[in-house]
Amino acid sequence: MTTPRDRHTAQRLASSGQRLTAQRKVILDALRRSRRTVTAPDLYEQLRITHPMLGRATVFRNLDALVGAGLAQRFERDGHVYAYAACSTDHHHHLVCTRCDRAIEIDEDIVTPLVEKLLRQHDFEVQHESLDFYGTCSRCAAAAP
Amino acid sequence: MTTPRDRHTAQRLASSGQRLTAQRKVILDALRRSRRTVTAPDLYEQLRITHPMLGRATVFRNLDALVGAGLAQRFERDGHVYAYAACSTDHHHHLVCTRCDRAIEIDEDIVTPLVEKLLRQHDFEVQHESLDFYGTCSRCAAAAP
DNA sequence: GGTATCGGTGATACTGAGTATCGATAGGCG
DNA sequence: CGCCTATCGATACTCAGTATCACCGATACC
Repeated sequence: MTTPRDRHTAQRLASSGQRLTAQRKVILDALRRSRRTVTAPDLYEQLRITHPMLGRATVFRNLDALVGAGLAQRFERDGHVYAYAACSTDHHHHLVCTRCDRAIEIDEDIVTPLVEKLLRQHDFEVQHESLDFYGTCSRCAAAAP
Repeated sequence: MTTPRDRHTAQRLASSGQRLTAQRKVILDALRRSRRTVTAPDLYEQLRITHPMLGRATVFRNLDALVGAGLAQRFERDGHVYAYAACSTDHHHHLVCTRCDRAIEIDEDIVTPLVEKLLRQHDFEVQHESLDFYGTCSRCAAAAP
């Protein structure tokens, strides 16, 4: 079963010289189902239940591959650990709740002018930005202020 | 010898319940002297030459402490490693060159309105932001386009 | 001045995230 | 279909970062 979404995903990967393998699809689907950021080891432990043949290194490798293709985003967690979340093709910046790990996409239009201004000001050629905000989401703030 | 700068540093640390120890000063001075981002192991190797008694854990601990006090900033390096740079008290965002590791401070005024807008839009209480740009600085671009 | 307090330190051993390697496998193009 | 090459799973490995603990030294309080 190949959905239009799969085709789009495959194109994204192909544009950075990568293939859409079964494993990659499993990992990306899991990321998309979770609205929260997930660490690589957590994701591996979670997926090995339903996919016992999935290798540990494969999870690590593919999270990086997905980030490279712009299909996922990497975040920091306390304790010098990375966490990942899927992201739509045109939203790459997030608000991340440090209590519930929820990731909320930011309207990209807010960011674009800022980037352009910086480019002009410093003559700097941006390859990628880390532009994320860590804090407490409204839901968690309401639950325990 | 206690300079005004030291007193300011001490105050910053005190405001997060920390002291300005000799080791902390050594580490912060080394960070300030380098215009580039440095990894913790690199800094340890560099400092142990002039300060053989400095412990490895102390370097790791203090880099985190300095970040906590807003005196340094943490960045990503390729290969899932963290690097650090000193920053002035009111500039916490940078352009980081991935070729020479130089860190260039961004005018904070560009960022502030963006943060305020996001706060209003999403009712999100920001604790800290990662707002850095990785790419090629004008100097490196000129050297090898 | 003495001493209780508490953050900080150095040394060491340890943890665990991430990687290198390699033979086997499977996308996807011609 | 068949080739080329990216990717896979398994394993062993690296090394950034941490936990621990006895000891130190600044600050505070009597």
